[in-house]
Amino acid sequence: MAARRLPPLNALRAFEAAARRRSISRAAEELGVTHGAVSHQIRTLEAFVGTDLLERAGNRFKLTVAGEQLLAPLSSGFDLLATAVISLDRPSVRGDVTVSAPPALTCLWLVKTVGDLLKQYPDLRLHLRPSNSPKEVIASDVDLCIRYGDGIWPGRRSERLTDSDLFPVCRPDLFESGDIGELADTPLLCAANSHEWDLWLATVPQGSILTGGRHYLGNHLAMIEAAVGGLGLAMGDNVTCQRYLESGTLVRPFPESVRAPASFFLIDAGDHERRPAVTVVRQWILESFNRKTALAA
Amino acid sequence: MAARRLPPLNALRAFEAAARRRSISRAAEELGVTHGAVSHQIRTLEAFVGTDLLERAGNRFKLTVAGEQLLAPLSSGFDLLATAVISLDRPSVRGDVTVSAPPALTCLWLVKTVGDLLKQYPDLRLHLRPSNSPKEVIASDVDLCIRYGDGIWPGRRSERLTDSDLFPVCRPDLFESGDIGELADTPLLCAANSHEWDLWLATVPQGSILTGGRHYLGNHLAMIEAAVGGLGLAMGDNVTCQRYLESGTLVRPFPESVRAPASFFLIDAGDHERRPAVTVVRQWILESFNRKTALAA
DNA sequence: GCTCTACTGTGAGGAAATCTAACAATGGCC
DNA sequence: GGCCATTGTTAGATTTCCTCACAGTAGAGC
Repeated sequence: MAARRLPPLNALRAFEAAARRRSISRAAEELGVTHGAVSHQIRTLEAFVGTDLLERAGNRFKLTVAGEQLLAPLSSGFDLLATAVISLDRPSVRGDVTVSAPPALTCLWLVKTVGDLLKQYPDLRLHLRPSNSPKEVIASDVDLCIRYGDGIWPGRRSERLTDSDLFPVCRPDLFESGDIGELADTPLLCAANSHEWDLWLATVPQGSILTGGRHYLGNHLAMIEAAVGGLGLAMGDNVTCQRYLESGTLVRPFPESVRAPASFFLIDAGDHERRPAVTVVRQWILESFNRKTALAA
Repeated sequence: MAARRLPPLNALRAFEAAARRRSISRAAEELGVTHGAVSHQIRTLEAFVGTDLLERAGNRFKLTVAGEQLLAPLSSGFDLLATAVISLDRPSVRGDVTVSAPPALTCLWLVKTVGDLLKQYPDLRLHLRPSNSPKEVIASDVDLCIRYGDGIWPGRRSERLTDSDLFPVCRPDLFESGDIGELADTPLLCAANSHEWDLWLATVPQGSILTGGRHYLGNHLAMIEAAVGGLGLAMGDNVTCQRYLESGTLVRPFPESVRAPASFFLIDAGDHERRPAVTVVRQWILESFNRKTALAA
């Protein structure tokens, strides 16, 4: 086969994502960069091919004829590349990995996203422990730990997964009118030993209309599930509520969010060179969060 | 379509080229970078996929099973991308462009490679002027000039196309034995007013066995064609002889080459913003030589 | 009309990926 | 053994890419 003159690949990828999502911003989100980066890349590609690919009209765009021509083959091309790499036979990674994570994160996020991981590594055996116990952070039978905190766990390696943004959530039928007045008497659902509601109410003036009483649930998970059950307004966050918001099971009546003082961290001993299974799971958790779309403003 | 997680594209491209050419060095050549760069990229890719792709054995390599698996789909994928971009409908560029270049370069290289250019821009009308005249460098009816020299043409913009390496060439039937002794009495073909043979003979001791007489041809082109005609040994170079060497019409009895004191340069006035046709041809010539392109200003 | 919000565009400067250069190591070939 | 072509490796230079901060535009709601 003859030498090929390939155009700038990253520019192609940026254009493909933008054209496919019909949005620069959403493409940027998908690629994990800012919209400026995507915009620059598309300009680069246009300069390279010598044609406009987007027909810009103020704050949005359409594809030009040339852009339309490019989209389909580019998508198939990138699909081929992605599939080739994903379906690569890797040396089978087998073994047991124990992950301890807060119950809400375990049940609402972890169990719903391990599917892809196990598809690629069918010989992994995962042990998920829903727990907030500080003892597990240094337990010898726990390989990886996710905890909500300040990132300081002496003697352990820790990596921030994401910032945590707090905002009220409830079942859509409690908020049918789209008017927050409807929520005035709705009970506030609180997790035990948590001051998230107080933080949010102290920061967001619009919250003053919420004059309903409070229910106390055992933990964050129970609080969220109570909201799904329609018991009232829970204080959700961008990680544990992501799925429910995407599926429409929960909604956000207030656009205002508050950056939580703590974050989720992935903690481990940093000494599993001999445990590829652990490394693989750790890597996968880290990557899952890098690609996550920030829901909160 | 769902968000795709794409591996590092440049690493994929490097691997694909190396796997296809079965050589890191040749891949590097194809991509226009050093072999070190390709080696790095492949390492990166291997780290990303978590598997060895090359089975290295000292100074060469074989593909691993995983590497074999990757090659075919990657090649098709990149083909799709390349084809998509190439067959893009561009705004038709039409117009006349006059290119003045040394006769040898015109006849032996230029005319054989404009095909691709005209395929993409069928409305271009090229005027090729085989000439070495210094007057044409500043002639107003010449848009682009290729000249052999030191790069200094006052009042013009010039860009180096490539270094020039000199080496003897001849028809393969003069050198059937593979023994340079066979060439002892073969005439040396010289271009008028050129000291290329003297330079080479002064630098390469092995040349001392060449004791044949000299024929003087009018210019470089005539000298090369005389070699094709079997008249003797010509002093060729990596640009004008490239095609003949690839096709086997000419061979290089001596591996030794000498870097010529001058190079080929592309010279123009740098003021054709209103002449897209000129910009396109200039760009294409530069890219053919694997030169970076400072977007025509 | 105005304001607010959600987009995209752009330039400068910094971060990160990529490349080069120079040298080391390997193995085939004479 | 020496020679040569190849690949690997490292540090440092270079280019590319991205972010940030701000600007401009259009639509929605008032």
